[in-house]
Amino acid sequence: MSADSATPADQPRAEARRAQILDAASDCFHAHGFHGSSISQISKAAGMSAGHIYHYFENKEAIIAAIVEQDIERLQEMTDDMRAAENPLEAMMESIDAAVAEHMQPDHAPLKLEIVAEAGRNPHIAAAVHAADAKIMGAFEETIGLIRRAGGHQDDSREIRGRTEIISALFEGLIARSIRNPDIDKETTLRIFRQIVRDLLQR
Amino acid sequence: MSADSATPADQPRAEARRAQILDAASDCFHAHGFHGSSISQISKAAGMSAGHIYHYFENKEAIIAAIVEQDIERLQEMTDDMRAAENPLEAMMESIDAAVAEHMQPDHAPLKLEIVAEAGRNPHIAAAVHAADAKIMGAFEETIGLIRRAGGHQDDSREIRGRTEIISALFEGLIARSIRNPDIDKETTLRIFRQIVRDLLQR
DNA sequence: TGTTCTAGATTGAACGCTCATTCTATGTTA
DNA sequence: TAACATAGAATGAGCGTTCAATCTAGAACA
Repeated sequence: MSADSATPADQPRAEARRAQILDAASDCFHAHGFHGSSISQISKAAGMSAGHIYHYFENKEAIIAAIVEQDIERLQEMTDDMRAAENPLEAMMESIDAAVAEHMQPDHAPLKLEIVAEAGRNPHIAAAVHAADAKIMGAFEETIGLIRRAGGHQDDSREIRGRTEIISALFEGLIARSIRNPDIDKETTLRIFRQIVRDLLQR
Repeated sequence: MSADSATPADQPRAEARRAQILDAASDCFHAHGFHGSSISQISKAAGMSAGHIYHYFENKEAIIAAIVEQDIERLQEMTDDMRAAENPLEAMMESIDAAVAEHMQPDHAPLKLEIVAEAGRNPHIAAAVHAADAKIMGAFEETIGLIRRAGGHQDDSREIRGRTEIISALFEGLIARSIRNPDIDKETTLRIFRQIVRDLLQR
């Protein structure tokens, strides 16, 4: 096999088939995990032969990497919307709330962590994750910077970056906590979480 | 094979052999991950045949579960030491600092997340992780409660628990961040982190 | 003291299975 | 008809686990 996948000629059809695989893979990965989802499972879910998946993706890793990349556009749009909102701070709080609610669910939480863990193991996935992270964090920094300036703060870029990192860490950490402690008192925990995020944005 | 592993007759020797396996497995899991470490690798690192590992552990999962359990005693001792310190708040800050420094290392970070992710997938590992978490968090809550009371606060148990969850989430989240962003500005990020933790303990 | 026996420790080959990927034959479309 | 899409069997590798054969150590016996 050459270093490149075959180049599909019919672009819209190829994109649609590719998207089919990514949808199916995403479902499988969410349900069973990266290691727990075989190409055979993904092919069944995609309604495509296992061998044919390799027409569109070089290997299994490339599927994960593509899924990671899908997040970029989605989250950049999200931050675009925040900045365009009448009240960007409240828009951000709402978005974070929604994201936390979504990811602290048993069917969503594990994959998020698996992808990170895999990035700590596998250089190809690491490259995709780092690249995506840089873009996503850039978008969040821009948004948080705008919110801070609107609140009259004069932060340097390191302070903005640091605050962005901590908010992001809190988000990831809550996901991990939801798995470690399924009985977590969300009400109290998320109240404190919101207060901290609000302080980081406002004070 | 029966539902139980063979019962070793020579207890001290059996414990030593068991510990040998756990040490070797821990090294392998840290270096290659849970899924990336085969029983064959672990057996070589332990200086024991692959087949014999099953004399001491029911299966591969049981090795992970035993590693998770080792954390309990270690972390409970850690919190014992904090409470016994002349200044428990400062002792806790120091311990958290040390733990963060240790776990935001590339050779330590991924396994922590992998174990959580695996707990989201595998009921046996989930049981071990939940049980360990309950004990460890209990110890931290007790310590944080003591620190809060010494500072003149009257919190209910939910508030203490919530604060403990957030500190823990921050810790786990920083681990994830260290993988997503290897170039993280630790100085600024950890300064903000410490401030937040201190506030949660004191204010 | 030396020998034998027995129970437990240990090895490592074999087993049965699954996996990701390749590749040939066939189908489809323009 | 040619180019591309597609299926699915085959491939080769690796895995976790089992199990029969062998080793070891200590107790019992002469």
